[in-house]
Amino acid sequence: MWDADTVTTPPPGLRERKKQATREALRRAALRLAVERGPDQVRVEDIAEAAGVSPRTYNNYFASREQAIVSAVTADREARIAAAVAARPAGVRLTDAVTEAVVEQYTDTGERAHEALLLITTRTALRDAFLDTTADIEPPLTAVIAERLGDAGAHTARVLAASVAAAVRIALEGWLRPTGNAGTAGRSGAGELVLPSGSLPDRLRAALAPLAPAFDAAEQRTRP
Amino acid sequence: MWDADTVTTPPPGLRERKKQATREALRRAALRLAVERGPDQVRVEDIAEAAGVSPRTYNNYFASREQAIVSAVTADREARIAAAVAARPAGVRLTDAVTEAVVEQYTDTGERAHEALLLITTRTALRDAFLDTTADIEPPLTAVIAERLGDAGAHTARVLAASVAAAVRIALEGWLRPTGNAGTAGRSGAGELVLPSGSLPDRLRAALAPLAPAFDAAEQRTRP
DNA sequence: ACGCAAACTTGCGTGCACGCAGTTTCCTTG
DNA sequence: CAAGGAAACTGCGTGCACGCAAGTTTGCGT
Repeated sequence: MWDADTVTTPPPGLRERKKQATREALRRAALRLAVERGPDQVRVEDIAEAAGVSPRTYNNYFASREQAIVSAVTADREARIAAAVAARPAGVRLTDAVTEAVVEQYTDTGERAHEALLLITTRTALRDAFLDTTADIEPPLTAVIAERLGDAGAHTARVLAASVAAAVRIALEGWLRPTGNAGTAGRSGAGELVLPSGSLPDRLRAALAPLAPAFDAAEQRTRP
Repeated sequence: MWDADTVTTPPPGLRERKKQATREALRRAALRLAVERGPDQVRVEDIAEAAGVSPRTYNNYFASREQAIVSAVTADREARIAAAVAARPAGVRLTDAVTEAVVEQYTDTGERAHEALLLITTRTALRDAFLDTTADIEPPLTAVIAERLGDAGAHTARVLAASVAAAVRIALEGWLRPTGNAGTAGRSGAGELVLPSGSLPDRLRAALAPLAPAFDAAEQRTRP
């Protein structure tokens, strides 16, 4: 039996590789077509054809048309965030490890991805699909946080990971929406311009900051 | 001008009342038909017909077939939770106010609703729709929390509310899934039986507990 | 009291998600 | 190495979400 050191390294297997190749082909086809013709002029049938599979197969891989386009940008961000957290030395505060890992993985999105982001912002359906990908970081984050907290804090880890995902989503929402803040606060009355239009890293840090006390408390409970 | 005491009391307006009546009719029709024939034997067309509107109108009110059925159970839970929080005296810890309000509103679901919950648990599509309703509590919660924290903690309130929603969702997920815990922890190794099968209130409190330090810190920052 | 503008409803058409069953491809066990 | 079995791809059919462009109702201003 192979070494079970890392989580995601079973024997590659020819079958699985073809599967990932197909997935990647769909990603690329979806993004390329969306850029070429505009997002609304791309049907699932077109993407499938460009990737060389049947339309039916397409949504064995993606649940919606938008997911394929967006996944070309998000790729395997979840795994990278989890790895980035695990890579931090065990001495640093868990809060800082998570925050820095998130900021790091959301800012270096690459030059090409930034081009695609402009495309995404133009269509609300794509924006929503993009925002939904923040939920994907939850399981890997749960795993690495649980590792630091020990088995006693298993479901604490789950809650913290979900909270991080929620905070990231909020940061992204605000970032993607320079104008038009609809129905958020109840009756805050006067000022609504809490953050004029900060950069993405700033927004991420600001959104994660309120969770720091919860992380600290959870972390200290494991080392009295 | 009318009294602007509570958040949701603009002038009723005859137009709005008919709208709510239609919504309620759809809710009831959806639930009744789902109970009578089983959830899978109910088409949108049937619900619309039973409520006396066209199928097209149906999804001006509900985005999916499942939402109509589920909303008969969830009703206006969001508003009730927010009201329950606001009703607590200003002296108690914000954490406790929120936790108790959530527990209160999720446990007294009523006798009839419990019958419907059994129906919901039988179909994963309905379960998912039910879990998605937890996101609805986020905006009202943001409002009441922001009210306590003052305008300085506006986006802190947003993050906390989202975290609460996430925690509630986790609690409900675990509660609705007595068996079969799929792909949550990374490699926690031995014990996975963190909570054998606690009651819903217990699960809610357990899920919200890790957030308490964050609430306390935010609250204290407003009163030095 | 009357008409106007906005909002709600409706029919129609298109594209899509997904279950089902048959076929092909790959991995594993004897 | 061969056969069994599982997983993935595919065609087909059904129901649904949603944009668009009328038609209809409600409520308000003059």
